[in-house]
Amino acid sequence: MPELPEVETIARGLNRRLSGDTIDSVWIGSRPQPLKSSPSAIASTLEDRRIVRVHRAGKHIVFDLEPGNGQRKPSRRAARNAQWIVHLGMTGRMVVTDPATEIARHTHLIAKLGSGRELRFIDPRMFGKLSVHPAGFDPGGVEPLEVGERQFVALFRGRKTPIKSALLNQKLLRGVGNIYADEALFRAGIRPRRRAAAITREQFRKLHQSVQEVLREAIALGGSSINDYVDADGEAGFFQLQHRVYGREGEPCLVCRTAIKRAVLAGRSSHYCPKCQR
DNA sequence: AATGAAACCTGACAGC
DNA sequence: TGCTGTCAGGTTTCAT
Repeated sequence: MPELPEVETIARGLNRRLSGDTIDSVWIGSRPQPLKSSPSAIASTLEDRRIVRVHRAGKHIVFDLEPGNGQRKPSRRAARNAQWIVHLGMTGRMVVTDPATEIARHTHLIAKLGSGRELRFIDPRMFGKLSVHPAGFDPGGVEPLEVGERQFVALFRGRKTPIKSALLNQKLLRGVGNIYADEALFRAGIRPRRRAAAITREQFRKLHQSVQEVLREAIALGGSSINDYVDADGEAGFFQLQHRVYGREGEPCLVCRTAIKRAVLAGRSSHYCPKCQR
């Protein structure tokens, strides 16, 4: 479901609402799929912790935790600061809610907060992942909004893989997903199937710029709401109104009126203008 | 080493 | 109404 702009929006919302709050206790559901750490590790790491800050790393939501109030002298396990890592997969959601709110289907974790509220993780398809980690979690790859042009080019130069596959590779660039890869490639005038090795320096310059531009604009609009994506406050995003190719198969290109094409590349729908993109 | 297909899951929707 | 097929914003694993 969410790519970098959506995760950024959600993390900002969670940070605004949760930083300073504490996690008093945790309920974990019986489905093991979303758990990358053991239930006991998750519970012991989260319980009696203070949420210092919530932020984003690639498509991961990162909760920075420190020992909570109850521990004047931190014991072994609580001694160090820790991180709670949440990946939303395709359908994961994090909601902050009143305990009286009915528990939605596919709720896999509920954290009871010191403020009296609850933080719930809901994920129907269970592609999402929860884990706990000592401070210093590193998802690999570089942040698309921080990478400079030189390093950006170096990531891709010489690779035989289609440029879109490379853009989606989280070990290279972290956070770009299907929608924003298509949108960035359109703005740069490059076809998704183009081999990275066949892209000129000038086109890479354009692509670097396009990736950052698309992500920044999307964050400014709160992300793209295609089906039911909403941020931590239940607000939809609006970047879907700015999509130039994604989801527009058969519709006219906004630049040249040619019908937008859809092709499957590496199992993902890829949308492009056959005339504007070469 | 590198690519593509399949698998992991459920829900929504279109068409019959 | 209900069945079947298709698709989904992600990632990992397996076979070629």
